[in-house]
Amino acid sequence: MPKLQLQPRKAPTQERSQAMVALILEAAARVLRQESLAGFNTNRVAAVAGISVGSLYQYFPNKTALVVALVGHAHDQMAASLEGLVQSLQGATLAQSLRAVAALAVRQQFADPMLAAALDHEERRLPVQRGQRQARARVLAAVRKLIRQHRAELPARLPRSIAQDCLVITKALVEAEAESGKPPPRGLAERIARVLYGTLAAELPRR
Amino acid sequence: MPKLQLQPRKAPTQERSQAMVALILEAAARVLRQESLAGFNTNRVAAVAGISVGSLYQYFPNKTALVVALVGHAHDQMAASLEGLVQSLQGATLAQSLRAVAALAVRQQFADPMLAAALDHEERRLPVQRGQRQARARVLAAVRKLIRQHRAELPARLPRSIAQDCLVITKALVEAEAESGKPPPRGLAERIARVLYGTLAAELPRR
Amino acid sequence: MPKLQLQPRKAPTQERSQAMVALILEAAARVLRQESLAGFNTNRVAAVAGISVGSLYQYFPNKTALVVALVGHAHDQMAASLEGLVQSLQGATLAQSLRAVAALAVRQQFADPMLAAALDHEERRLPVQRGQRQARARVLAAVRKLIRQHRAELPARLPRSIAQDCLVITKALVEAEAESGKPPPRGLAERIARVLYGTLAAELPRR
Amino acid sequence: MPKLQLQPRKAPTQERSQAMVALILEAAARVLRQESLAGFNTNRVAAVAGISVGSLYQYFPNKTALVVALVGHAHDQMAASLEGLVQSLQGATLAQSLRAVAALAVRQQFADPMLAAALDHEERRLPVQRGQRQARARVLAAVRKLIRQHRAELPARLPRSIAQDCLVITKALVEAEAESGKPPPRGLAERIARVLYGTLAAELPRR
DNA sequence: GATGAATGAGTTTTCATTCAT
DNA sequence: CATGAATGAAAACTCATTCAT
Repeated sequence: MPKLQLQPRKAPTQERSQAMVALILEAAARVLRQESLAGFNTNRVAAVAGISVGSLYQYFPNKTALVVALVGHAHDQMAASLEGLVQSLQGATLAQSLRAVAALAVRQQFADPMLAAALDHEERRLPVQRGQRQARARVLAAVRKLIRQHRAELPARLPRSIAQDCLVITKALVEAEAESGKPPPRGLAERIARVLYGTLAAELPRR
Repeated sequence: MPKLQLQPRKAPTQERSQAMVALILEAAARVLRQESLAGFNTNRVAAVAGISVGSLYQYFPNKTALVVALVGHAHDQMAASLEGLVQSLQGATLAQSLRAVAALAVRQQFADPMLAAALDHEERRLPVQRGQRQARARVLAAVRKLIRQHRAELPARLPRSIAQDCLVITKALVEAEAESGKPPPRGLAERIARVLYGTLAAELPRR
Repeated sequence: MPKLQLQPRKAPTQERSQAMVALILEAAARVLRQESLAGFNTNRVAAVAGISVGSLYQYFPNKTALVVALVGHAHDQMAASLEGLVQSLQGATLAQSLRAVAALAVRQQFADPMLAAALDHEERRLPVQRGQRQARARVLAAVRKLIRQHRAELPARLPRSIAQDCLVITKALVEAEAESGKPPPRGLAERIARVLYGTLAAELPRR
Repeated sequence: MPKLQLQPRKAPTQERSQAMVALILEAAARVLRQESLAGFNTNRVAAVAGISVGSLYQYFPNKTALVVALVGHAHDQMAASLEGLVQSLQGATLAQSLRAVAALAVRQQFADPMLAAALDHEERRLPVQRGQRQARARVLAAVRKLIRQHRAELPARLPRSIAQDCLVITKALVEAEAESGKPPPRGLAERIARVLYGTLAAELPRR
């Protein structure tokens, strides 16, 4: 029983549509942020957006599609930020780069902790979408680029999954801290950078 | 309107009660394992347990309490396994110990991927419970013990949160792999051990 | 996308259940009778039955199942009446028998025209159910029995579908008249009996 | 709250209007034919017609009016075909005529079974419309004409409703067969002709 | 204590109809 | 006149929780 249609119903080519989609996503984010997943239902989102449910369904064929769009949006943003950052880190040392990346991750998550957590949560239950995969690929590529820039200092043989692992680790550490609801502790980015450095540079003894 | 009451309604002092609670938790686990979160509702759990919903509510004041207990149970088990393992790793090298711990984590999660994923999912939404905290503390203590056993080979100054971070990282890496639904890839435990080693041993350069 | 479950959820073995099922069917019939198909929705039926929707769904897994039960009920009644009638027509002439059968059909339909029409209407859209088929078979058998009792007066070769056709014709003629909303015109049964007689006895010339 | 307005909003006097109405009816028929009653909604019809819903409502005040027009159209066609046929059957025998009429009915219904079934379905729910009555009258007149042409071979006293009954019977027999979804069985028209002959020629014994 | 029938608010989704552009 | 975005009432169905027996 697959929910086939997960793409937004109307390609937001026209101005109106774009604005509407943005409005709905904004409202959805607000609901997720303020009321957490419990109160996240299409009627509520529509109400918060100040439109009717019917209108929401004009743009998203079902609830899942809305969540997919929301997650996709977050991914896109993350990809863009990271690509920009890696670009600007051309001459930097590995340690500096990792600090910068960790700081970015912390900043993103803590900018809107509830929303980030909720999205992260939803992400799991979702069938992986094409758009999502694309954003994910961009993020991975950026990380790989960063690693390549410093391969001289790193072990010759790294696991294939190293970029992926770095992402997973970063996300997990940030989220673990964000869950508490408190602002990020001083030194969090540094701590993460340290782990990433270890993850990249370490050589596990045979015995 | 907060859900105050999350503890089991009756301290399972009497035999009957204990058996009943165990029965229900077992059924809940089975439902989560076989039918995923979608079909996880109190009526279903009661049916699978072969008791009436009313009885279920005799032992758990609400659905959340049931989930809390379930998660607590899983944590307890994890704590017990880990404590046993660390105990048995007295003379081992750090690398060997980390490999063993990583292997344990992989084993646990992949032994029952659906259940583990579902529990992990639920865990986030939960207000941290006293019972949980206790199991968590035991796990943390075990990790700290392990670290202490090898402090000679490790940097003098480790972050306060190092044990916690190790746990978070291990969990995240295992889960990321478990999500795919496929059996654990060869070398997963080794990969995790490597990251843990790096996390413990690395020294991030100032610049 | 089939609606698999069309049987009542609980076999009405227990008293309570039986009473409840009867109550719901009664209410459904009343709604169909008084408000026609337009207002026939599960909430309304439940309200008319004086129970909650939830209870309705405890006994019928979905709306279609309810309709199926309703139709089945009507069929069963028809089958029973017809069997009784045919039994009692052992010594009668063919003409008398046809008059009696036609009168029965008229009586049944006009006893509750709205309901009968609504049911008939619904019947078409339904996947043929086992129970239904059984009732239908009983009705057909009764008609065949009647025909057999008079085969001496009838053409040697009748179409295979003759019993079926007689039913279809009778139903159509009664319904056409019932649609008007007026009481059955004098002579309706006689008219139908005449058609049935023709249908059975006629021999269409080659040219 | 009765739906008073069922006539098309604009008498299709102007060319444009006529074309538009035709276009919409065509689209409605296509939807009914290809997607069955489930997908038959005004938005869909408008889309298939390549116009906007608003325009549809310019020509039909509500959905029911559209259906009425559709049914009327089908009736008109039937009336025309039948009139033509009866005209061409001037010298034929009664048996031949009935065979021809039955064959026409079978052909019409099976030419487009989905559409015919859907229309028939809708027809019942409709308050009888003036336009409809007119087409119906034409059909009845044609049948009466046919009967009159052969009154010599028929009983002197036929029921007033004989023409009407013939129509009802024919329709019912064809539909019963069409419901199965299979192509018309060999001999269906012959079977129907036989029934019609019986209906016309039979004399039901007093006793 | 156990039972499980009953409850009903809440959720997703559709679609006839309107009306500003 | 045409457009089609917007509306929102309504309908099917679920499930946590209660309470009479």
